[in-house]
Amino acid sequence: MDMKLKQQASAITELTFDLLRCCEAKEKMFAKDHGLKVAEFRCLRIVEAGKSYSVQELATSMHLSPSRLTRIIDGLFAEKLVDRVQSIEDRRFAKISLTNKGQTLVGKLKEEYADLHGEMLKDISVEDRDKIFNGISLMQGLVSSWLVRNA
Amino acid sequence: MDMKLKQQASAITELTFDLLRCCEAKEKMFAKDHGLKVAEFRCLRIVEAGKSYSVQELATSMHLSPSRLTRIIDGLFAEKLVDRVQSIEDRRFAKISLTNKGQTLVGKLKEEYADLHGEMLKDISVEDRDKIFNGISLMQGLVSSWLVRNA
DNA sequence: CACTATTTTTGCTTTTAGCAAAGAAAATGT
DNA sequence: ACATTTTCTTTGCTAAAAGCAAAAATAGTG
Repeated sequence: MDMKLKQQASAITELTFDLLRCCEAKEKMFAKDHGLKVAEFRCLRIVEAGKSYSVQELATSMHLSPSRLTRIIDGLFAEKLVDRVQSIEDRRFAKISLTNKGQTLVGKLKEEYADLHGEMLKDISVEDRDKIFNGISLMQGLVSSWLVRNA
Repeated sequence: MDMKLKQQASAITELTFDLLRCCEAKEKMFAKDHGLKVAEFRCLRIVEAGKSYSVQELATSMHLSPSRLTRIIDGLFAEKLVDRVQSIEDRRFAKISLTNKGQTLVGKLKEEYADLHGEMLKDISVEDRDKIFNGISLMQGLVSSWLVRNA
């Protein structure tokens, strides 16, 4: 009866793998179309307007090393999309936040990236969209907590 | 009424994005644990024992450039995991196939990668696993055909 | 047989990423 | 109070991932 699990796991492994490749291609296209490096797009996508973040926070949520983040931020800073100031409470910390220019861009980016997905989703039923949401949501939770346990 | 689509698209965009980051981390860990580069693992994962592939076929299904594939295959060839012979019918084509060593490794790889997912999935219900399968399957189809249209 | 098209490879460059050490600041122990 | 340790970020270096443009090799065509 454990057979069922094995079967389902195989099928999900395969599908997730394919989805991953497609989504990476999709991200790459989108970033390029907006004159951004993929890493920059990924980073911008997670910073919210008004909030500020430490390098570590960003590194953790992007699953990258702090040193990698320093470089990504260097790039965004050079394009005046983010500000980088030393925290006054604890001067070891950097406080990364969006500039006005950054906020405008991120707003547009999020909007258009959601539109792109809207385009993909527009021809299927509301129920199917919910199925996608539920399925991916479940999977995301599982992978995420698996990572926490095995890191 | 289009509001609903926009909302769902946003949610799915967000989730897919997070899932992607997690799955990339997962792949990286798995490849490293098996002494492979991520690109090598990804490539091995799609070649089936007994079949042979052109460079282009592999490049297309991995969403990479042919030149990139040449390099990945170089690596696998150096480790004697794949054979590379000129096609006799059309000598421009390469025929890439798994060696015995390659077949053994790929068998183990697929087994263990599915086990890893089995581990993640083992504590949820059969129904939830089906929800994951269905959701990801739908999404994969959408992204995949979107890519075909927009490339 | 010259020209064109296709498939793969090579050389070069860019992007992505991490590690280890250094630098800077805070916390802690004596 | 100050030496030691810890924490956060950056820097220097290296490796891996990936593409582009040109070359090489072969096939197809007028």
